Amino acid sequence: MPELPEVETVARSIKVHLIGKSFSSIVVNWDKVLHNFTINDFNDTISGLPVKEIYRRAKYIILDFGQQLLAVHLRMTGKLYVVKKIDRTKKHISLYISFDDKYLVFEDVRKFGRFYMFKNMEYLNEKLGVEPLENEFSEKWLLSSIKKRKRQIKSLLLDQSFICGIGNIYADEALWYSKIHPLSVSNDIPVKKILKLRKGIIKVLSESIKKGGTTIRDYTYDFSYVGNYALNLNVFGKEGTGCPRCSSVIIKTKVAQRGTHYCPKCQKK
DNA sequence: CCATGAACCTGGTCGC
DNA sequence: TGCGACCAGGTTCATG
Repeated sequence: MPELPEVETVARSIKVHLIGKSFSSIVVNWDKVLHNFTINDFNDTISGLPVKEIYRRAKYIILDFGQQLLAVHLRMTGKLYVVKKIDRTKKHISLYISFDDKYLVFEDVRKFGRFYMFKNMEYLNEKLGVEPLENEFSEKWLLSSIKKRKRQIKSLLLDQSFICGIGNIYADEALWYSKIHPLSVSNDIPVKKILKLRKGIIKVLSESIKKGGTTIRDYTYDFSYVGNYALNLNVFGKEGTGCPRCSSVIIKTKVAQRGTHYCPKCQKK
C-alpha cells in the first residue's frame, strides 16, 4: 500500500496519540512481524520508556524512545492505528501494544509488514537514499547522480537506496509529469527533463501528503480515513482512458516487474 | 553494475 | 456458483 505520502500521513496520525506515552505490553499474533527482536527484548528495553518523537524516514515510521528506536514498515497492506478497544472480529492483527487505556494496533492482511528495533538511525541511514522532500534532493545532486547510473529510469526511481519513499504510484505519476518514458535509460535523459522530473517528484509527493495519501484499496489512516489523492492521479490505474494532456490512450505494461502506466505520445524514450 | 525472477502472504476480480 | 489464473501502494535474495 504505502509510499512516502501514506507513511507520512500514518506517522502524523499516530503521533498525536503517542507522544509522551509509555507502552506497557505487547501481544504478538504473527511471530515474523518482529524482524530483529523478541517480546522479551521489547519488555526489557522499550516498555516503560516514554515516546520522545515520531517521524517518517523513507517508508519507515520511527518511534524514538531516546535510547532505543522502534521502526515500522507497512509494506503492502500494513495499517498502524490507535484505538480504545481491539476489534476481535479483525482477522489480521499481527500485533498490538498497550498504553494508557488504549492500543497501538498493527493490522496486516498480507503479513509482509515488519517491526524493527534499533539503537539509532545508523543502519537505516546507511542503506537508504536521499529524502525527496528535503534540501539534499537538489538539482545538482539529481543531475550528477542520475548521470552516474545507466538504468531504466522507473527502476531507478523505485530504488530506495537512491531516492527513498517513491513507490509504484508516484514513480508513474512523476514520469508522466516530466514526459519521460519509464524505460528511458537514466544517463540518456536530457538535463531539462531531469529538472522537470525533480519538480514532478516533489509536486506529486507533497500534494499527496496534503490529501492524506492515495487510497486504492487497503490504505487507511487513523483507523478508517482514506486518502484522497486518488482523485488527482493522471496515469496510475488509468489504462484505457485518455491522457489528461494529449488525450492519447494510457497504456499499462510491466517495467521492473511492476505494473506501469504511461502515455505513449507524451512520454517518448 | 544491472536486469530478472522468485519468494514472502492473502484476498479480490475476471474469464470460462 | 465455482474454480483457476492473475493482480496488488514493497523488499530481498539468488542468478546470469
